[in-house]
Amino acid sequence: MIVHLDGDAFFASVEQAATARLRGKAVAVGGLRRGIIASASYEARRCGVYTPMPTSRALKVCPHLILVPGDFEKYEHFSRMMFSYFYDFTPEVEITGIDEGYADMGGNHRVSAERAAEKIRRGIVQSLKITVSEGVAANKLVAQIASKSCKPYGLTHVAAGQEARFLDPLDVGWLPGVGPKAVVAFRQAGLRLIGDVAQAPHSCLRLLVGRGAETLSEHARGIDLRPVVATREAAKSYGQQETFDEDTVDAVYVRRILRLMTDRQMERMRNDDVCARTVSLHLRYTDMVEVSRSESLLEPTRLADDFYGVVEHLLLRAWDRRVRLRMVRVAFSNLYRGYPVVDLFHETEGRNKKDRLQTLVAEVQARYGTSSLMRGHQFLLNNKDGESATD
DNA sequence: TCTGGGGTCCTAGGACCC
DNA sequence: TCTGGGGTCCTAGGACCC
Repeated sequence: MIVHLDGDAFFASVEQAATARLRGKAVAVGGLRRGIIASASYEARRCGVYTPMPTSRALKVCPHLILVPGDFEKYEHFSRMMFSYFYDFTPEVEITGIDEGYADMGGNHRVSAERAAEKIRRGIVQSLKITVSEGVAANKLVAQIASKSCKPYGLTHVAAGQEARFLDPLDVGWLPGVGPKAVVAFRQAGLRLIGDVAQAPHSCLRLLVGRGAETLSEHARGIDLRPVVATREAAKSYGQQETFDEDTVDAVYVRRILRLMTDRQMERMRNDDVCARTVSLHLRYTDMVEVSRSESLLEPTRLADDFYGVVEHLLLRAWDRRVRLRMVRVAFSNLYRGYPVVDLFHETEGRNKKDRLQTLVAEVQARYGTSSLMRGHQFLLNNKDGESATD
């Protein structure tokens, strides 16, 4: 059996646990200036505050709301403590977010999954002063929906074979991947409940969600073929965005911000030993209209210098309205593990090319191993003629 | 002073190749 | 006076998740 654990109003609850005077009060974590509510305590929710509501509106509907800026180090600390309770029962743990994760209790014969979940729940509330909700079911999908359906501080066990009884009466919006837009489309197609989707012909679902029809139908029938505990996959992109304090027309300022963002992302990529070939730039105008432009280089790199010019060119191409900008985002994708040999070659010292090449080959093998070299560069190591290939 | 920041995945059209 | 069919890559946009 799988246990899905989900922190209740996590950020706000952590703030209340850490600061006694916030307990029992309407508390929200969110941006003070032009931000949104990232998490609202249940007291705040009773007052009409929800995520992701603009902070300014939250203060209008709930004037006594206590607004707290986010402290992610604190949340990560609580997160680690929270998940440590899983490991008392099983090493088979998959953490899917700062406040939620799965544990496979299948290998534990001393205690049932339900008993384990109950102990975890009580242990967390006693030691951390935050509550969590848990779902226990035969697969991840049902466990996840179960935990969300019993918030706050709930525990729902869906026995094997009872999946349809549990899922059928729920609104389609409970299914992961079915958001507000899809809910409207489903309703127009006469599908309101998960049970309706479970019965719908695949041809009908295909019109609504395309290639996802098969999986969606399985999910609606309580079937989830995903592996119980997956190892975390490597990131597919690195990005950063910033909403300005004031909307701006100052291109010099925007370019400076973009340079700083590029620098920061290159640093992250260096730490993870990856390079990117594609950079994309997203703009949000004052009127919330968004545009994006992207460009791929011939070779992956993590040299900020290689990207500055491209990013500035993308800015010129994307910013084609005479309208103030609200937000910019830069993201790097098409990631490759390792480092381009060509760039290392430029940095390698030696009397002549051949000398530099030999030094480089030895260094690369020592530092990265042949297997970590990127596609398209391995010939450099294997081919005696490699020297000419670097020209 | 309406509307954050970090991501993933899918689609659709066009270029290009065989 | 007609014009296939498969594939990949690139780009722009959008839905969705936490």
